[in-house]
Amino acid sequence: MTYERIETARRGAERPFDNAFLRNISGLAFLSERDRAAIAQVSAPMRSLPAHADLVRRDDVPERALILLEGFACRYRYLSDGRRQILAFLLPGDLVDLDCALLGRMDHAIGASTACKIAWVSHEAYERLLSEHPQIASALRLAKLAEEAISRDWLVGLGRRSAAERLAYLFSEFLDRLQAVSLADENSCDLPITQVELSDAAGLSTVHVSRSLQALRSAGLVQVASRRLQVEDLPRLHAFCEFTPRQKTFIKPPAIEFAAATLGVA
Amino acid sequence: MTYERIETARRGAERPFDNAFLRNISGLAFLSERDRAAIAQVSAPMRSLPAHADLVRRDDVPERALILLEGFACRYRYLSDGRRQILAFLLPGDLVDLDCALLGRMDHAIGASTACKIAWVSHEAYERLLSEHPQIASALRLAKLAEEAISRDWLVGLGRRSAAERLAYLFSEFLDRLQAVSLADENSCDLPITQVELSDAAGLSTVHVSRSLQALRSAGLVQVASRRLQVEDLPRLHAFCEFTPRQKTFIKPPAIEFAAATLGVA
DNA sequence: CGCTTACTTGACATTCTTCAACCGCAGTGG
DNA sequence: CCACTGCGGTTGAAGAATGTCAAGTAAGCG
Repeated sequence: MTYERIETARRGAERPFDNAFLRNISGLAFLSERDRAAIAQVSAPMRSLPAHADLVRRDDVPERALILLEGFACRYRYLSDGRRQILAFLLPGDLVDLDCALLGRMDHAIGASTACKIAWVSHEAYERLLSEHPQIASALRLAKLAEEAISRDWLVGLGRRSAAERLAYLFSEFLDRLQAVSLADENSCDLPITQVELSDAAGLSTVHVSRSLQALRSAGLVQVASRRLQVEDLPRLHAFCEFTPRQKTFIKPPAIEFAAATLGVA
Repeated sequence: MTYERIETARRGAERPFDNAFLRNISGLAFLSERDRAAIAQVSAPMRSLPAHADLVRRDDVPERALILLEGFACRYRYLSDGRRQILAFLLPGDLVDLDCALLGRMDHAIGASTACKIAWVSHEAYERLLSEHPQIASALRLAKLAEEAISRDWLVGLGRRSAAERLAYLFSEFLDRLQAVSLADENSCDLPITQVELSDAAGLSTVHVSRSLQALRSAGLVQVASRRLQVEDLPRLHAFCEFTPRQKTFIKPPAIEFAAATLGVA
């Protein structure tokens, strides 16, 4: 039995319920049927939000977490003169705990870059999820650590990378993260965000983003058009911006035998 | 009885043991005598390190945490062509948990900017500290959140602030954090790091750091000389870079009566 | 069809970097 | 005691990277 087979079984067609959050968590821990049911339950009350809506505002004292099921969102902050910096992108499958609030109020906002579908998770439901599902708790801890690692990557990029490198890195990150939730194929994915948002993420002006994109394009690295990212040469793209796919750096979940046993597909 | 009085009692002379880590934690939770003893114990095996030594190397799989008791250190990362970005400064009293390693290996290094004194904390001792001392655990969680908030501030700075603003922000941060561990007075503190390090933190060249410092100086905001930072006009410095003192944004520890009861000074 | 929004382009200004020389000081060895 | 050296910092000049302003194009949408 191949690893492929397990993947299929794990994510698979035999199980009716499926969403990006489940796929995300599945990649970080082996889930029991009970875990999967809990995830289904917690992501059931789905809510739609239009683009540009704020999911969480700055200075809020939020008392519930949220799961992003569809669409792109971002953490961002404004300076008083209107300069904006995007701190992180949230992609389908990401969970936003609101621990920040333990310090007081939100020091940044979370906004919908595109139309989104989200599920609110009350504090109690969240605590229950963690305490009754250790595998999920462990997966969420890993996800949190990954988020922090990405944030460190951004720091390096904003401080030390050129405009083109920053964009290349951002694209590599998108592709890598979307692949993890089965929303991208080997070389392309949706990229439903504007150049304004790219520039606020990369700390650049929109004009310079436009020109840098053309540079990447004419270097044969990527095509960005009509809300879609097409990578022309992934190895060269990664080499250009020194990107290391995160999915491959994870400690692989336990042994395959364990997986097979848990899934009953051995 | 005033708050002043409690501060004195809390940090006070009547208690012999004292170090930056204790002072840091004390500001984040009310500690029992037992908590303080545990902190004394864990920070006792002090080790000295020369400047430029690496406390943790990239790609390490560290299995112990460390407490920085004296000196400045920083998290940093190199790109392959030698460009370096400092991700965060570690100041006396800071604890470095090494959760990052849960993801695999360290994605950045931690280096001593100056000569340092540190205490290593084994994984078991760390777990014991957390599980047997809920107040300490809570304080460390707050400290962690504060570290993340600072990292977000840096992201905004690197992406959207000018060179002078970044340096001003960095100085504001140093002063604020050192005040929290009683290592700074109202307007000045030690600043034992070189312009090379300032530039690697701010994402600038050393030459530009030198010039920007002169700009800050001639604007009457700060004096930086002989390893010391002297703020000439704190309100204007904060306004210039939109800095909000973190110490004042914390949720104040519980009620004063509780403090008094715990300390037995009522 | 006419708007609006996203993006592009050109010209020019600003910020920041690079290179190279130089200064001052502290340590070091003769 | 003094020359030598190395490190941290400063300065000037030139150039690269990025920002700003303003006008223009293209596509989606009511």
